[in-house]
Amino acid sequence: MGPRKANTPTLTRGQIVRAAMTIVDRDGLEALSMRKLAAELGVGTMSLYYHVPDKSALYDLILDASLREVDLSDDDPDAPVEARVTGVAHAIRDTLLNHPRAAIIAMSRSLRTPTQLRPIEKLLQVLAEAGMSPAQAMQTVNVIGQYAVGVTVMYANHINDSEYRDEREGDYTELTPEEFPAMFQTMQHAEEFGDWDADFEAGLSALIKGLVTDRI
Amino acid sequence: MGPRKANTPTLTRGQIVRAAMTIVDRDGLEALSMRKLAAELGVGTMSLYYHVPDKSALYDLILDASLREVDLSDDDPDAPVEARVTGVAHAIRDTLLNHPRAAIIAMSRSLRTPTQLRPIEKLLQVLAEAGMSPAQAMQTVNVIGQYAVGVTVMYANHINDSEYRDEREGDYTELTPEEFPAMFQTMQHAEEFGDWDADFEAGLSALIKGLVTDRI
DNA sequence: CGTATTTATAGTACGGTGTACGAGATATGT
DNA sequence: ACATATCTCGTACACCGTACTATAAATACG
Repeated sequence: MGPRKANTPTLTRGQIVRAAMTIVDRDGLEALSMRKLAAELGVGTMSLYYHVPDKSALYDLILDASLREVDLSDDDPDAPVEARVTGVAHAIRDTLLNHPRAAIIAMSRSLRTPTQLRPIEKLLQVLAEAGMSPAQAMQTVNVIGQYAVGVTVMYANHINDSEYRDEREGDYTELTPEEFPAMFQTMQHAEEFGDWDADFEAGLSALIKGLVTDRI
Repeated sequence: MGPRKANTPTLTRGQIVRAAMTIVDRDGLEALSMRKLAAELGVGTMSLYYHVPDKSALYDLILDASLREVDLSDDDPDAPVEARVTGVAHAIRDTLLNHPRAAIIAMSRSLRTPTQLRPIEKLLQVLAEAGMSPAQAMQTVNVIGQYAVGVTVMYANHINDSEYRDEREGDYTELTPEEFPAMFQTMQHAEEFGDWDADFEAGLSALIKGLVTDRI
């Protein structure tokens, strides 16, 4: 095919990003290529480059689209600080887990766009309203934000990794009880844990207690 | 060139991994290719495949080599639990920051090899000696381990990202004070924070307080 | 000693990647 | 009408991981 139409953009940035997320959700992040993306849209590969400068920018757009889904609407300004902070942290986690294969993008680039920074702004507002000093508020937001993103991304990758590794061999352990006594001892209670959500919750409330409640 | 020698391995797994880490530390993880790695060693590309099954395995080996540097030696069995846990967490962080460009590997694959699991075993031992139940110990280890790795990797990537983005344009902010009042308010105290080490410390002690001290 | 086997290195080739460049077509402005 | 801006896309290049195969040197064995 040659040139087709012009000036009536049949192809938009939004469509490109949406198709990209479809591919990432379906086949994984490493399966996303400009060629496959163009094919998914029924369009020439190089047409994408009119709307997106390069693949790195595409990653940013995917992250942006993910974080745009963060739902901060059910925040109650009259609720206690702890509950409000918990709500934002959960919103971040839920959103990232909505697109687990894309979550890793949040780790490899620093947050820049308004959409990406909105949850942070929200946290700062909540802490400011609770009377926390700017320096302490910033530290609290950094720690809790990084905790929420970091731990959730590790969980998302754990899910992906498990799926992938289940269809391979399961020979991954050559651990000896002599070298790893505590692990073997602990593994006998394996039914009692492995709940990542509960673990996240436990860490989150410890952080909020130490960084928010104990600092007024 | 064709085949040269045999049975006197001039090329070893260790040399390959060492050269790979040299490249990663110098040029970044994305600059690591089998071809460049072979060139760095003055060797044919396909020779690498006799010692390493594929590139994914190479990543695992790099992670392994990184984590092998974790120094658990100055752990004092008579120190209070909190100090011992803090020590392990810091050892993990220091090691990851020793090879910041490689740190992201720790996020994308789950820990499997003995070397990778040794810090975890150490934490389990410390908590067991402190009388914590297996289920609670496992949760504590998960949370603190994921916190240490996740937050540190985000820091490492922030460093990389900053260096890279400084030589580009700095136009990255189009934030309006109307939309982001708390951020603008907070930014006026920018000198008082930005200390990632202090932030890490604050979060870590909050976690230890809530997950260890408060649970005996 | 001769010969078979194992160990190790490496060249070639295939199918994939991101994207620079430029050619072409359509719609819009004058 | 024509010039210009907008938009699409084919070709080509350099690079990637690695399957397959050929080759040589060291070793094992008769």
